[in-house]
Amino acid sequence: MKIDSMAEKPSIASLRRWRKPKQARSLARVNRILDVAEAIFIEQGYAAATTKEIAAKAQVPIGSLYQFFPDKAAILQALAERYTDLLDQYLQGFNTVEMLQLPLAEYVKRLIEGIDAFFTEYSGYRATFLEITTSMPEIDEAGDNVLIQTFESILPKLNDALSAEDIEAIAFVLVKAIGHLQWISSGQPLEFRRRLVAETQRLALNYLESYSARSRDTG
Amino acid sequence: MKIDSMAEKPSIASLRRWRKPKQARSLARVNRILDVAEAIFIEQGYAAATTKEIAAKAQVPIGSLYQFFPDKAAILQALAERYTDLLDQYLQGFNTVEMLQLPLAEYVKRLIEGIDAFFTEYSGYRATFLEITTSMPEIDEAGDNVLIQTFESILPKLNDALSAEDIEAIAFVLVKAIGHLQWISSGQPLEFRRRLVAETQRLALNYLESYSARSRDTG
DNA sequence: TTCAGAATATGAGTTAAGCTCATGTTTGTC
DNA sequence: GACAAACATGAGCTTAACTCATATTCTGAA
Repeated sequence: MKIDSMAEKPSIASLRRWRKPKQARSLARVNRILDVAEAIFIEQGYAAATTKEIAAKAQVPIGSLYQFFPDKAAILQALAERYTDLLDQYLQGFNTVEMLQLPLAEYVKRLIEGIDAFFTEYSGYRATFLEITTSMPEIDEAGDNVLIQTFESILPKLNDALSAEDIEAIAFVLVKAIGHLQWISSGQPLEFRRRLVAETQRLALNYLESYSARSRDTG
Repeated sequence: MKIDSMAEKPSIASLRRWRKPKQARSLARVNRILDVAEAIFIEQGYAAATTKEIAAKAQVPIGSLYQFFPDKAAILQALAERYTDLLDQYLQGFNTVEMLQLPLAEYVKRLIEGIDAFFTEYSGYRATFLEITTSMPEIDEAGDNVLIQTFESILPKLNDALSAEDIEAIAFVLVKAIGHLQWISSGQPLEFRRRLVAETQRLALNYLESYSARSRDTG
């Protein structure tokens, strides 16, 4: 069972900078452009890719490409949106009521494994966001915020003496640290990567345990 | 007293892609170009900056700029090099014998505070590396590696039962997590930033303590 | 069915940023 | 003073992002 406490999660749609086509035919063309662009970005990198080549490989004249995307960056942004929506969906599917009732240790363990699996399954994610991160930081922030909110809703169960400021800082640090480590891990050789996933779990758990009510209070 | 165990640290000089001038006059021009470029990159971002404007503001014809920098990216790279050298130098000054003999908790605490202070002092660092990170990841890696090596040399003192693989993974995770958190912190409002520095210390310490042989004395 | 207006299609052409290169000048060394 | 190497210069070349005038197709109200 999924929960809907995140119904009003920070939406990414508001960031849309490209025109969504209203006719079926042109929607198909836009998707073709995105598929081709993704392949080219992965192969050559964003800077080296040219809009002419994207248009040519998508069998669309250059003018039509600019009919929907105001500039080259908008193509990258639309691609990032596809992935962010996917990760969003994945996390929504992950945060079931049962999952949220697990002991924190188990929840964190599975969350980290889950994100690792997501990165493995969608290999284009990394290539896309490698370019996005600097030019449009607000996009990955939107993704992180979903996770931060989740932790903010869980943390009071760990220790109900935590203040709102505590919770804000803890959730922030946790999500940013985990997110970055997983990001780096996804670019490492398989064996080392497995080890890094385990270490990431350990890092997160020991941090959280230091805030658990019975252990030590350092509020 | 500084230690020299890092004498053969991974050098960044080998990455140099620009021609170092041999005459005093042109060295001054190159430095002027770099100073101007830094200001423009900070103000407008790397992509929006034009080599023409950089040359003009540095009072140097465009041809002279390309006399020393093979392309625009090389200017950014040279700038990054200046900062990496600076951070390098800072860390070498930091890792004195006295410092390395402190209890691990104290060492980590001071290290994190020190890096935070460095970011505060050199505000251009963030703007420069914001652009660098995606296009030339090998550059910040060189910086991280210095720190990773330092931790690899310290960790056996924490627990001499750790294997080489353990140490490699722990040092890696520690440096990447701390580095990223500090990086993010440096873009936050002062108050929250202070809190994040404290949380970063706590994250690192609890992780390290989980590996400590006797749980508590790490002298 | 009609038809007006919205949406889409098209590619030659404009703009401007990165970069080149032929030619001239300065600096260091004997 | 002579010679080479380092440096100086800016008009102009190349090319990639993007525009726009014009033509075609689609949609829904009358």
